Amino acid sequence: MRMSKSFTPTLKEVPADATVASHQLLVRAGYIRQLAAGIYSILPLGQRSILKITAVVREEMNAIGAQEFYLPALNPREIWEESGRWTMMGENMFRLKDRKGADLCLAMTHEEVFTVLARAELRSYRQLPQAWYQIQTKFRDEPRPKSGLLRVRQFTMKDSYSFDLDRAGLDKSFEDHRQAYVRIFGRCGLKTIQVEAHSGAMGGSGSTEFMVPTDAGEDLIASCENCGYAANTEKAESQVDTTDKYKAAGESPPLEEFATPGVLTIEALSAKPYGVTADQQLKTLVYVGDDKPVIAIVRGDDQLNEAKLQTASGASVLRPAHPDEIQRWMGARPGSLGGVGLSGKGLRIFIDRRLAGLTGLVTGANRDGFHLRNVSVPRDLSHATSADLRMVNAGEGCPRCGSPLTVAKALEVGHIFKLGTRYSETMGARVLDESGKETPIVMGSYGIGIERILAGAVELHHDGDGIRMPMSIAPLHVALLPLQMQDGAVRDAAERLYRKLTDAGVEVLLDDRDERAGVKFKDADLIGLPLRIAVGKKGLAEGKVEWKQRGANEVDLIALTEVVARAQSAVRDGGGRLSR
RNA sequence: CGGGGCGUAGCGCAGCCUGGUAGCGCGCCUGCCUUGGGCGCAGGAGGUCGGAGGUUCGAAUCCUCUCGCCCCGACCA
Repeated sequence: MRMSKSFTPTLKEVPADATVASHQLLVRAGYIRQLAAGIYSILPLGQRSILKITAVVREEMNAIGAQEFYLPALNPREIWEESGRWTMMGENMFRLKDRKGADLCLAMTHEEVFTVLARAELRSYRQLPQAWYQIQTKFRDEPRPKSGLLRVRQFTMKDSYSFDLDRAGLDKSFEDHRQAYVRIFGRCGLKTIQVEAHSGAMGGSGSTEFMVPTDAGEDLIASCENCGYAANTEKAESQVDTTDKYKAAGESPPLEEFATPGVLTIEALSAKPYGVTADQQLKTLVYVGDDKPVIAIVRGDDQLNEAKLQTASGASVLRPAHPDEIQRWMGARPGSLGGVGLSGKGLRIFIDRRLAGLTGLVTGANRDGFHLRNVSVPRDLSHATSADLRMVNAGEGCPRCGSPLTVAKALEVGHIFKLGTRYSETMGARVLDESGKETPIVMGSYGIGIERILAGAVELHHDGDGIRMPMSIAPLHVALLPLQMQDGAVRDAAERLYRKLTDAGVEVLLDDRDERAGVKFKDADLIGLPLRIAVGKKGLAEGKVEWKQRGANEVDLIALTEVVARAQSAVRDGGGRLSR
């Protein structure tokens, strides 16, 4: 590839709207350009990297016996109605109508379409197991696209689906995918950790996320260095103190209402005249789960974890209640809410399990400007269901071994689900088993965000000068820089090297522009190809060129005759592939 | 959806408060010069100031509405 004839628009300045490193660098290095919020054009350098990534993905998927498909992104409403997700997906799904007025959507994922194929064609257990995948564009109308390629509305996903006769088969398919994912991310230069995850709108019994630890990520993961426990904080548990710290001496005193005019927050109630510490208070939050009120109670200094409330309540769609809904159901405004006295009103109430058995607590009275003291959970909140609702914090005890947990930000690059029969039952995908009995197919679903691999690699591999692409997914292997274009010998030597390297299967970006050496060095560093070969007058006089690895500090002078062999082995050693 | 910020040349920005002929840097084009870390000099092209309406003799600037983008939160497979 010749720089002089390529579209590689590099930028000297940082784009104003880019905040994370991968976004800034991918734009500056000419890999991507933004078209609209969360919608990006992939430029030639970006596309070359994407193709490298998808090649790795294909190899590893094929290696576990998965077969590649290509399914429609444009879906009819009907199949999404069948699975129940036409409404469940809510605002996050792009919807449109055709000329006849029929409803269509842009697929966010492909359980429905693959299940339609499976139910139409899979009839016998003899046809199982199957593993099907595709690499395809997904559309999600994210409420808030951000961070360049990290959170977008249109992106490429490798999604695969397994079809098995029983749970044991699913376990095997799931494990195959886990191993394939470990290889894929490893080969792409990503360090990932596997964490237990919340299954969300996918349904199913369990899921594992593959996370790249980086501050650019949006997820929080809790992990234990001692025993290896790791979970997304949407799901993570911890060991916390549950002693009955505020228990009154002797008999439990009766509930007592007291006036708290203008007190609407935990902090206000813990301040001056009241002095009720946050850990003595109950925080009461009102949600709407599948159009019904759901009330959650956690300790005043704890944070409600909405994913956990969703799990506990079994709701498929959960949102905070509006102020008027709260007023209607609770009889008071936020700030004076409580769970006491709500039994028999048809409200579903959940209380965090750390509060079980505690007494001497304070909560809102469901009367504006009043709170209750002497609250006893076993006595006054027995109508509430105990569940794990709270967000874990760093330093709390690992649920397995008790060692302190670490909490860190991470980027989700893959997610594998055991779906079970969630889709095969609702959509009627069944096979006959050995005994001739109809049984729903047991499914799994497995996703990888392709552009996120690219962005994640840049987050992990860059420095002040630009990107440091891993060999395996770099757009090309070598930046070849003739430093003095006005010198015929330099030009000729570079051209000969370009030809020889290319013939040897090494992918070369020849910077044959009539630019000064400094410009070429800067652009090469920015673009981040793993190898740099500089051809200069001085070295050439001795038959030598400069060899430098992008990340290295030292520069080697090597003989022209060594270049090809050395480049070939560097490509191989770096996990790359020669192109012929 | 709540809060904040920003839309002025391809990119990054100033000008707006206090209305009066639209500017700077980078990039781009031409010439000279230079030639190993984003050279130097000279000349040049390029803007309906996001859009609509209003106030005014006059609007990038003031007012109203609207669209878009970014950040924080909420939300999120």
